[in-house]
Amino acid sequence: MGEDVQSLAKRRGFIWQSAEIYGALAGFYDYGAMGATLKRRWEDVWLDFFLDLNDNYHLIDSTTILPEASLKASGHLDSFTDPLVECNKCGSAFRADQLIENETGESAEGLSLEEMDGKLTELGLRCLKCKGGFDSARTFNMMFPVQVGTKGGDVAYLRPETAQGAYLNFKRHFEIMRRKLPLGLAIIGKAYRNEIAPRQGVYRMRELIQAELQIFMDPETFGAQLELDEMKGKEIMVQLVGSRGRSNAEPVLCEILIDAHGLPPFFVYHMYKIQEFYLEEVGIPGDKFRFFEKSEKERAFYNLLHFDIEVELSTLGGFRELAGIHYRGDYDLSRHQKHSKEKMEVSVDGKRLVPHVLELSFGVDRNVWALLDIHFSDERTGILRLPPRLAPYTFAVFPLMKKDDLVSIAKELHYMLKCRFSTLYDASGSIGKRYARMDEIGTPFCVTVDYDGLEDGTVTVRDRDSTDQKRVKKDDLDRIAFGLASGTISFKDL
RNA sequence: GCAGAUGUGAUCUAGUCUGGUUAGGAUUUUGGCCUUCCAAGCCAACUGCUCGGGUUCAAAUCCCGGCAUCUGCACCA
Repeated sequence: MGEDVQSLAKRRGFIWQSAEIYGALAGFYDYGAMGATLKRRWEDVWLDFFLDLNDNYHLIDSTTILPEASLKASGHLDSFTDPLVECNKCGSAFRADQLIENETGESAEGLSLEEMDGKLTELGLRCLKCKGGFDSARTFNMMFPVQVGTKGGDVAYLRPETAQGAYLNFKRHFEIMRRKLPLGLAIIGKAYRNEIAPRQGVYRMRELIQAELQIFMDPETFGAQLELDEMKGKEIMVQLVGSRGRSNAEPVLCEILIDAHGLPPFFVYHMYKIQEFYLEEVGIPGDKFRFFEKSEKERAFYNLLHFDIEVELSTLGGFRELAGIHYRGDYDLSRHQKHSKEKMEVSVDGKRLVPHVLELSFGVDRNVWALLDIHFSDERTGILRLPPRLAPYTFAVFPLMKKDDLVSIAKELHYMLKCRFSTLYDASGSIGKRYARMDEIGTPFCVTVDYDGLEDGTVTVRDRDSTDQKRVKKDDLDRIAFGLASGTISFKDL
């Protein structure tokens, strides 16, 4: 058929540009019926998996609008802003501080806009493209400002990341959860970034959904609190900074990452868990998954360790970042302690410390897109080979033909399955067309009532991935459906 | 944001250069007929020239502008 993922995503109700009928705005997307459900299921799997890592990891929620002071403390007010200069001839935009740094070799951070203008003139810098002159520098902050109250006197911004919600709520939750470390606070929600040039579909959006788990812990004792034995002898796909260019990502034993590369055991343990999440829960093939280490230059200064989690996506032309694991030290809580004057230092087992943060950060929209990209195939019609737990519909029920006796049994089975699973009933078109429709939205199993079944009380169950069918007793369907949906029974063993 | 290319029913596209009947096709969707398991066939129906302005007797077609998409550059704490 040759249809691509994007048109399937639109045609079958997954995702497309927001406000299409008015010509749309770049960087904003809406989810349709299938997409919203798929996203919800991904989030459910994510929550189940990561909150299960520790009894003291919890889901919270926080506001999308934050007061300026909190973003001053987090560093976003100053660092999420770029000083831009534009060429007055060709209009090319450049980072003013980078132009100066490249010329002088000295940091231009902290210079005021006027000082930068002065420096640019002093150094005689011209447009890199056309040698034109520069307009005066102006700041471009990637945060969306929000006017709060009738007079707009309170300056606020849409949050650029969900993480701050966890940091701002740390102290109270530490009390609520009876002063224990580690404490994990997970947030799934919207974040906003005024990207200069959003591109590549949902990969860079101005309004995006993040799923983040902020783990507050004592780096000295955290490792001992984890089931580190689990990762013994296990390998992780990693691309280390040192081997870039020389080789591609390769499987490395967890022990080697710890002993030879000096990564903290708690960090490697969470890498191992993230890999398990992707390979086993979400169904990403092992050869399309890797951790990509960020060098000191590439990562933000407060990140002591930073690996991107990348998946190879054909729609985006290679390995792309879907998530990140960051060891942020005590940067976040220390900053909020300093700016808010609230004490973030805690006392656990007689030891006083400002907890460190291990951040697991996921871009939900990217991950949902990755599901479509990875699981899409056009070998017969379009097929989405989504794992049963993620598929918008788990089952579909069809009468082989639109005849009263078949229809009534099919409807009866549909109502039965619908009570426990997301199930679709369809009697329109040929049976092949109905199977094809289900392939396109990733429904893993179709139940068909036929004439043979009328006589001996059976129905057929059709497997999306193989198109094979098995005949089962109608009375067993409820039990079998549960097994198939939960993965405790495989289709082959029916 | 800059430069270039592109924008036709739900989806994919012909037509645009060289302005001129009811904008053509394929797929999808809906209804009907037929049909005992993988987008079968037949009949019927719905939906379209990205938006705004201009030129012209006449614009999907030419010109200007907006918006969006793609590619390159820049950007991506």
